[in-house]
Amino acid sequence: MSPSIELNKAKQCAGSYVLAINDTMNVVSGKWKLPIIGALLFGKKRFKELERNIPKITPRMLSKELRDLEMNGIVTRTVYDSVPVTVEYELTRSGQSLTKVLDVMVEWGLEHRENTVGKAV
Amino acid sequence: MSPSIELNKAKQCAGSYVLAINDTMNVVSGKWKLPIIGALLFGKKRFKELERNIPKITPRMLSKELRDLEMNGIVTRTVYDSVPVTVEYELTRSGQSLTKVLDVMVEWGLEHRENTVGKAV
DNA sequence: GTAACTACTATACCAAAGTATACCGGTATA
DNA sequence: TATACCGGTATACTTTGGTATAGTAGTTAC
Repeated sequence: MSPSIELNKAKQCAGSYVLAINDTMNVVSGKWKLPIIGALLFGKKRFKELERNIPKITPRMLSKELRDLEMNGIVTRTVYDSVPVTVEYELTRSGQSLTKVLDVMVEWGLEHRENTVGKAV
Repeated sequence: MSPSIELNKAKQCAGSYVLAINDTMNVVSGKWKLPIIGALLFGKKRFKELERNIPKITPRMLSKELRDLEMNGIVTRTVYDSVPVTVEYELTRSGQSLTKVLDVMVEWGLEHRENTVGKAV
C-alpha cells in the first residue's frame, strides 16, 4: 500500500529491482501488447472486436498475445455459454494499473522530444 | 515545465500519445539497452569498462546499441585525444531522466507480483 | 619483437518474433 | 443449399534481433 517504501527496498536490492523491471518489460514489449491493452482500456471486448479495433493484426498474433497476457495476469478471458459462444477479454486490476507506466512513458517521450528538437537526423 | 498539463494534452490527442510511447519504447526495448543505461547511471564509462560491467555482452552489440542510444539522444560519446585514445559514454539529461520511467516500472512490477502471488503457473 | 591493451568492425550464422494464407467446427440468415 | 459470422488453429515463410568468431589499427610494456 506504500509504493515508495517498496521502491526504496527494491533499489537497495539490485536483484529484485532487475526482476521487477523484467516483469514489466515482458508485459509491454512486442509489437502488439500495447495496442491490445490500449484497446481494452476502453472496456472489455470480444475477439473479433479487438481484431477490428487493431489495424493489421492477424488472428494468430491476437490469439497468441491474448494467451500471453492472460497467463501473465493482465487480462481475463471469459467464455459465455450463449449461442454462438461469445468470449470476452477484460483487463485485470494489474492490467488497468499499467496506465501508471504508460503515463510516465508518454511524459518522458514528450519531454525527450522537447529536449532534442532539431537535433535528430 | 508542467508535465501534467502536457500529459493531459497528449491524452486528448491519440496521435502524439502513441508517438510518445513509441519513442520511449524504442529507448528501453531490446536485450541490452537497459543494462547499458543502468551501468551509465553510476557515472560515465569507457567502452571496455561497459564491456566488463555488462556480463555476456559482445563488442558488436555494445557498439551497435551505444550508436543507437547516441542517435536517440540518450548518451553522448566523447573522444579524448590521449594516447591511446579514450572514449567516454555518458547519459544525457534525457537519459538520466529515464529513471522516472524505470522507477514506475519497478513499482508496477512489484505490485503486480503481489497481486498475483501463487496464481502464476 | 611479441604480447597486451584500446575501441572497435566484418562476416557468418542462428533463433525469436512476426506475417501470410488457409482452414476448422459450429450457428444463423437468406 | 449457400453465405457469412464467431473464435480461433495450422503451416510455412520472412524479417529482425542477437551470437560467435575473428580481425583491424594504433600504442605501450616487457
